[in-house]
Amino acid sequence: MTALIKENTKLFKTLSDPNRLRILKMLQTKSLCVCEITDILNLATSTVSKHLSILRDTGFIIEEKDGKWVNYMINPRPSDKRISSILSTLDFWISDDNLIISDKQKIQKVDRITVCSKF
Amino acid sequence: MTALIKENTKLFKTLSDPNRLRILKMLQTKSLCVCEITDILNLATSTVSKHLSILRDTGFIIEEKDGKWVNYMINPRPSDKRISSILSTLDFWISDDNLIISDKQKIQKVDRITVCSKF
DNA sequence: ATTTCACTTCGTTATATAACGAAATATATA
DNA sequence: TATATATTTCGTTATATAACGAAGTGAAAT
Repeated sequence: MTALIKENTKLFKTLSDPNRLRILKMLQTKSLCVCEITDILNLATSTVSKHLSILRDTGFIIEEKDGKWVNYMINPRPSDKRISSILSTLDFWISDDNLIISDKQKIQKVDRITVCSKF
Repeated sequence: MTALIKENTKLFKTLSDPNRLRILKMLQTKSLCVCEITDILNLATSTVSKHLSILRDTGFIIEEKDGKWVNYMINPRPSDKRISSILSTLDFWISDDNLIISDKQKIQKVDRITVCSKF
């Protein structure tokens, strides 16, 4: 199997996981750090970190260091036109269900200081 | 995890396999039976049959019985608008590589009687 | 300097998927 | 009716992926 055809599947593999779709939808509402996403998805930190690295490697999201936090956000200028296309029409590809709607509601309330630290 | 978010991933899971992408590309050139696809992909018949059932279940392709053969073809009227969208812009999503180009060349030459039967 | 905190990486385990050959099914031919 | 052919289904095995906790990394606070 040549390299290019696998490269073609990479985009779709990235979109094949429910939690990654949820993350994409969440980040379209608001930039978030790892612990905020972890809190909403209710997964281990390491699991979320892995999902984020996959989304980043494929080009869907970018990261920005902010002190001890790492903020993840939708990639504003993807080099792959397919990624741009998916991102600008995400609601077409991923229809909202109750879970995604409740994710959005949680994002409004989520507070980095409360969720992530013990101050 | 609710049912709908998994339904959302189903489309992408189907597109996540190199051999299924090759099959889709092939069927856009020409309707083919299982043994013709098997010959080109160089896989076991049962494996190809399984890939075809996944593509059919997701709505990308349809089948048509023709005596002892089963012809598979691109679904001309998918009920899911996302499937229609992918199918009508397949070259945008899946760029041709050498493997896909050579698949197309093989399709021109492939002959059901020669490939599939021992007459 | 040391500790704390947010995150990543590593190693392991459980589950999902792809592949195969054998058996079952369905259709056509002898 | 019996046999051959095309395909599907089943059972198994190998590989890929997702999840976890523990260990490691780097920045901020003490």
